[in-house]
Amino acid sequence: MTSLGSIDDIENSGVAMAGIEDVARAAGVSTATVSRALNGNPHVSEPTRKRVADAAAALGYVVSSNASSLASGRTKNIGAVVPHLNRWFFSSVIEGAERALLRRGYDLTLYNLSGSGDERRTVFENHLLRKRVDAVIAVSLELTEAEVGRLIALGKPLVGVGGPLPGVRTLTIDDRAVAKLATDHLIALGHRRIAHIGGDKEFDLDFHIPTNRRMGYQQALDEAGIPLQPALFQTADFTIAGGYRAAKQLLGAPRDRPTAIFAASDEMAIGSILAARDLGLSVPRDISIAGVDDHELADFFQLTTVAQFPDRQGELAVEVLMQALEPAPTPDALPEHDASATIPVPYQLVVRNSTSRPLDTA
Amino acid sequence: MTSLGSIDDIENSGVAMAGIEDVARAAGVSTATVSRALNGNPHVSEPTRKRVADAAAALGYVVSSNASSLASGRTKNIGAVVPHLNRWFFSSVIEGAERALLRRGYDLTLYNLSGSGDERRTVFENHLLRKRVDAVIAVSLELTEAEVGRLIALGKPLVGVGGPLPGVRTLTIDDRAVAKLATDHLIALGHRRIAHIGGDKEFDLDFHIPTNRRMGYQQALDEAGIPLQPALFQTADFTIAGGYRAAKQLLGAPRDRPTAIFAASDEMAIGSILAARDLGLSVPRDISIAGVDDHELADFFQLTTVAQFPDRQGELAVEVLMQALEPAPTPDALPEHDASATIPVPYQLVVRNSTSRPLDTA
DNA sequence: GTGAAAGCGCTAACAC
DNA sequence: GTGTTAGCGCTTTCAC
Repeated sequence: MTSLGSIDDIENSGVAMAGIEDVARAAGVSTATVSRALNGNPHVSEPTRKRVADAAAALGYVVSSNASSLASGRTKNIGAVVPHLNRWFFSSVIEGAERALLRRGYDLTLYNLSGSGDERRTVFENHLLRKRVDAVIAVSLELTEAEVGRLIALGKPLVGVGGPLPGVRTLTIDDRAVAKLATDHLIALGHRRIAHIGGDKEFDLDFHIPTNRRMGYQQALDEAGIPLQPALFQTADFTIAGGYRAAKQLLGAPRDRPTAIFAASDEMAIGSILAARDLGLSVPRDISIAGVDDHELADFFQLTTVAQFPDRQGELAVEVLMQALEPAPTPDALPEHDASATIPVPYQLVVRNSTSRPLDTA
Repeated sequence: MTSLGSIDDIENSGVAMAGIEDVARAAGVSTATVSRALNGNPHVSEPTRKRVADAAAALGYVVSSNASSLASGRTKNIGAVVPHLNRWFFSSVIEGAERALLRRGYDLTLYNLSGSGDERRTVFENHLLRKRVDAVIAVSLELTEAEVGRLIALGKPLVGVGGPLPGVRTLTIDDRAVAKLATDHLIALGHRRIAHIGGDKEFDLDFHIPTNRRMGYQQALDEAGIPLQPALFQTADFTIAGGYRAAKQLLGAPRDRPTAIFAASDEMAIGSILAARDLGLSVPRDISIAGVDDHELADFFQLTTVAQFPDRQGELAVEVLMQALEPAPTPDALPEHDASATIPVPYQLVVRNSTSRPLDTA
């Protein structure tokens, strides 16, 4: 089983793994020069660089990241903490971040910080805080001030995605503006009885996302001179099942049924579509429904939504970190932000077939 | 920003990070003993062990994983390669593996090997193959023989999840048995016209999953003496949208419509349910539908399915690796398997409301 | 049961 | 532009 006789063996001819000294010998230079050449240090002549690169390739040399990290203090590894993995938003952010990191030769190690007890502390102390990662990306995770402070004291750059962290740069959509946009879309279509399905207060993964989206919704109504009606507000847990239940409440009312629903997430919006169907209502003829996310199922359900781009957010988070980790030659690559600012990320209204003019407006 | 005045400061009183020497001094022992005590080496007296542990705790000492790895050759980090992250199966496996690893003090570094070109090679050569990971978990990913061979030659344990890898221990459900079970369930209910939605041949992430499930389906029909009808077979891409389209084909037929559908995944089964509804058919009255997975949406759609437990599969994969990485005191902790065997994992029929007796049988 | 000391394989001063 | 060399912070023989 040791040799499968593949073409790869050619590169792997030596019995033991080649070290930097083997490369140095083969290239006729010192180990210092090998290190410099391979790390893109500018003070190496082009011919030397090439000789080293060739020798390294011929020997199948790859640096030992441990030795390198130990000597340099950099691990080329970043930690990502998430509260869950199998939800669309989180896994998309991680996918985007991972892609961006790989491109730069970094690794991504994943920490699922769901348990908030001892386990969380262990991860924090033993993994994140120490020499395993150069920086951390916190996805929709509320870190305590103490946690943030220790990371910063250790000089580890930290960036948040999906919600503001105290004193930390965070990438997030403007939840309020997003909600207002969706609601405005409904208002512009002629709707006046617009319900809202927000997030449960106890939904602890987020920051003030439910509140902010509700405020955007209210603001849109305000500006249109539409009075707020408590009966048109429900909360759920951001899932399809939750949205389904909430929408049943909203749509089952015998009178003064809303003509439109703005759900704070696509999954809840999809639940609403299914609830409407089960009640014999046609979407969008009897009821218009809009969400937020552009979830992978949004297209299938022809859902009008405000898209956010979590994978792009993950990539952006990496760019922010790289700015701190590897000061660019041109320091104005990205516009500078406050160390503790919220960095807005793009969003976009995607109109599909779940919204239209209300019937009684015709 | 350096001090947030939290209680954590108590533990972190020193300005610089405590090293093993600080602990040694505080405990009045040598660094060698500190190392031994902290790593559970049996040749340390109980009092000494306690003094060291206390000193370490008081100083907030945590080993530098790089230094430790460099000296010991073990990284306490395992690599997980996946073709995608934001699909239920993959993210669940990773979540399970991550949980099991954390418990043992290991990290999980994630590699998205979707690009199959140069990027893939880079990941392989520069990350997986070298001193960054002690072992690797390959989730539903077809590694080439050369790739597998090199990993093994380097002594890195490798375990697959979700599909057989050449010469590698792999955890996977018995796809054929699972499909047969689902189909048998339908047959037992009295169905004879049972359609199957399988996976596209081009669906390259898998191994022979579509084929194996189809064979299980056929075998069940065979044994029941039900002739196979090509018209009752469709393929799709394992998604809701794909299942929807395939089911429309199956159910739109003006005559000889199937009374049941066995879809090779829950997502396709859910798509089928939605297609049936759109065609005015009632599930399960007019059409019974069964899937495979027990996807998070299965319960909401009241889908009868054969559950597999991907998070458990991830945990199991970790256990298999640990057996190789950290030979247990009692070597019979887990039943021994062939180094290259397929390890079957549990599955279970979950009957909900999407299946019932066919109408014309009553 | 414990200590002394030799590396692990690199990188980064510092020379030249 | 390149070489010499001193560590990085641990683990692990080898003594005792």
